[in-house]
Amino acid sequence: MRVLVIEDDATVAEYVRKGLDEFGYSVDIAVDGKEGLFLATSESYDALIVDRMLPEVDGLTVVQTLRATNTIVPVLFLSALGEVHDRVKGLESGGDDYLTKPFAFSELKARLDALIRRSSATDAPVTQLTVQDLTMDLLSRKVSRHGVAIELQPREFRLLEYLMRHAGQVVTRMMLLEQVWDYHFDPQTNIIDVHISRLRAKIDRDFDNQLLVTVRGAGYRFG
Amino acid sequence: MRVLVIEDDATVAEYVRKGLDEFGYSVDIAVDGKEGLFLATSESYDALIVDRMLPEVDGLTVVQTLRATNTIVPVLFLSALGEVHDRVKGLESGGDDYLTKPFAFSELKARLDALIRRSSATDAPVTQLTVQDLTMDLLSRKVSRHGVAIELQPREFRLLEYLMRHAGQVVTRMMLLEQVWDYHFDPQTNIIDVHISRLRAKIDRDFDNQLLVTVRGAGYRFG
DNA sequence: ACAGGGCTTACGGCAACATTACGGATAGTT
DNA sequence: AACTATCCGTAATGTTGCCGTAAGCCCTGT
Repeated sequence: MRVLVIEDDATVAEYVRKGLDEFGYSVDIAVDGKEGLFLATSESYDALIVDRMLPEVDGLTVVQTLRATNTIVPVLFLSALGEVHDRVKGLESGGDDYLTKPFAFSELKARLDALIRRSSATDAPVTQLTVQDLTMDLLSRKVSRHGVAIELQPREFRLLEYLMRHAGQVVTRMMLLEQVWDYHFDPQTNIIDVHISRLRAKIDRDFDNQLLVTVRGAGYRFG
Repeated sequence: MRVLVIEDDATVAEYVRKGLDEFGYSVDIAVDGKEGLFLATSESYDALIVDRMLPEVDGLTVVQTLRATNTIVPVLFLSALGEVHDRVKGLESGGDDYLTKPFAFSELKARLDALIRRSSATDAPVTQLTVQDLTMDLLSRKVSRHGVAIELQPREFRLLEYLMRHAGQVVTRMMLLEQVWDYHFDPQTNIIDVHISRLRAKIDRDFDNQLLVTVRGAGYRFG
């Protein structure tokens, strides 16, 4: 889950970032409205946490601008302005929720989760494979491990997809030849070894626990 | 807009009903959790306003039951229980917002509107597509990147529209042939390559970051 | 130690992709 | 009908980079 915090008070921003980090959120911080707008439009976030009073462009304007350009990302206002008319104004500007400072982190997280839960309930489910900290998105054909993007060649992608779909079970060389290469005979070469090696270099080399394990005499097991 | 208020306090319920009535909402009232559950499942509402403490079945249980049966109607809790852990509990039970009594009607309405706005945002009629700094207006058929107008041929326009509607995901050549050319067979020519090249010359050539990326062996990805 | 299976690296061929030029088709104008 | 301009598909040519082959090394079990 990616969240953008637009907040000029570094203490608050860092407090939120740390807290959400512990729950596995990936948090970016923008220190003014201009930067916030830029990030919100150029990157893709699951939710925005926006302060009302910001340098350059104020929070209300940021959200109004986003809504005017059909950006439907959920927005939670976080502001010291806590009067009823302030809250109403924030919600009417396109905000989805409004929390007043000072706030309890647990409530912030609960409200944020409620927002994300709702917006992801409506979106189309993305076809995505996950094994431990490795994820593969079949639609965008993007692979990442522990948040780090990994570039794969077509054949490597097919190979990894097959391995992930059969995670936990031993996959024989024969199965790979048939399903990944469409070979229905033994090519008498070490083509599989080569591609396994290349795949390992990309997904396992820089990490501690190895996902792709050799089962000597049988094949490979993933995860 | 139809709203169901589940509230045993007749004064509060009537207050809410009257207020929303003035803004053209159609409001039903349930006086206990059992009746509320029955109405919420048998009728179809745009949002629910739920008291936490109710006779028969309490508010939390009502919402949990609804969520367990895949009912995704937006829920706003309205309760005298205003501690942080009460609010967190309400949101975690599947509520989308939580307002504490006593409350200002203007805030209730603003929060309710925000909820309904979001849940109906899915089928918003899009007249303008935006991916990063590239925008396409479908009505005027105008395209511009970073404020610079770009002239496109009809086929190029269709191609770009399809790519933008599927931004972030890999679009295969077959998808393009079917959806942009209405070909349902393989023309055995490089017609797609040619148009991709022409499109690139217009939207990517003069800019730093390339929007239209080749995914070798698979197709193209936009943005 | 030895044998057999597995791993890694380098390299050349070739398929996939990119670019450009050309000609046919269509529509609008005189 | 002839002329013109525009758009689009075909084909030729250039370029890139993926993948299969093979050679040599390493690891493991007997």
